[in-house]
Amino acid sequence: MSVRARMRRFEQALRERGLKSTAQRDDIARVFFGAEGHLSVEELYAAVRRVNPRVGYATVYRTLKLLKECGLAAERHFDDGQARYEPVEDDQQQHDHIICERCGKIVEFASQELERLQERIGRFLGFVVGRHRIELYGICAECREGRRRRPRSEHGVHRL
Amino acid sequence: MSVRARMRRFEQALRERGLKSTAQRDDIARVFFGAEGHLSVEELYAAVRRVNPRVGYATVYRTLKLLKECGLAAERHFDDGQARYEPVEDDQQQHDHIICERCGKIVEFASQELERLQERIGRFLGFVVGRHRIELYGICAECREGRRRRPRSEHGVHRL
DNA sequence: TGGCGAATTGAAAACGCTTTTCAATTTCAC
DNA sequence: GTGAAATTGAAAAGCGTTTTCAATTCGCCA
Repeated sequence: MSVRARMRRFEQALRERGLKSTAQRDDIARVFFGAEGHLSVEELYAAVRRVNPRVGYATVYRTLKLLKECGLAAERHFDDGQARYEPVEDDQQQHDHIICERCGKIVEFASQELERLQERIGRFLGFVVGRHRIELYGICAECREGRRRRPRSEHGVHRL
Repeated sequence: MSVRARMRRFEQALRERGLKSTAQRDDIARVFFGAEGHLSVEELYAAVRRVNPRVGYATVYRTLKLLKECGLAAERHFDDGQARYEPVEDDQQQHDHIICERCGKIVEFASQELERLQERIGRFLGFVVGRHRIELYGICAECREGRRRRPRSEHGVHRL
């Protein structure tokens, strides 16, 4: 989905809630939708500042909370102690993450087999499983070969 | 492993590091080893206080950090925003958790199939996977049937 | 187009959990 | 026992996040 389309979704969500459309909100949302996923608040704040230096930290937090409530952003808590956010594709199935502990690269994957297995384990233990958190931590190929130091987060979900 | 045996391990670890043995440290470690797993700092602090009201919060934090470094405690971060700690059995394989979102019950499980699958996914994506974090969230049988409100954390790892 | 009440904003304060500081106390090798 | 070094509790600081509050902005209605 394009940034444009997401912005329309956002504006619509605001209207539905009786909220106002402001320059700050729009700028934050636009930068967020335009960036590739897994941004920390700090990173988003810095990126938004480049576009509009008048936005404050609090507004970034508030807007992310809003985007989350609208279902346009997903909040993730990896092991680095700060929340990260990714834009949600509406056709996007649930997915998980594998993270390189050397360079910080985050790769998304979705495994049907993993879904099934998790479901089965839950049922065996008497649970009805709703959501899960699955994170694998390791070293990526590039880092093992000493090729790159800080690659960008790879984009898109690998379907397995 | 008994509380006694764990205490011996702890004392030994202290000696190896040239650290001193104190009443506070011993009390905290003993209570920790004696409790069933997944205690928050707050819970451990309260339990230790019942035994020895002279211990401070900071010392509980410091001792948990120490136990972690000695490999006698594992730190977990579930979705409730505070760290939880469990005693480590030395024969204990890596295990994962399933958590009831209604009553907070935490059940441990270890699935070979899950291990294998995770390993396979990692390799496919070019990673060498070291550790992982797998948490399933759902509703447990008791809660679904409205039987109990706040059961204790079930003890022991379910091997699947 | 202007006016007005309500929503929104930025800065700073508050928050919750955790770590650090520091002076006072305790441990332990001699 | 003695003294240097480690440890302690209380309080302060840290860190990411949320809330407060006065000032600004939005957008409905005249």
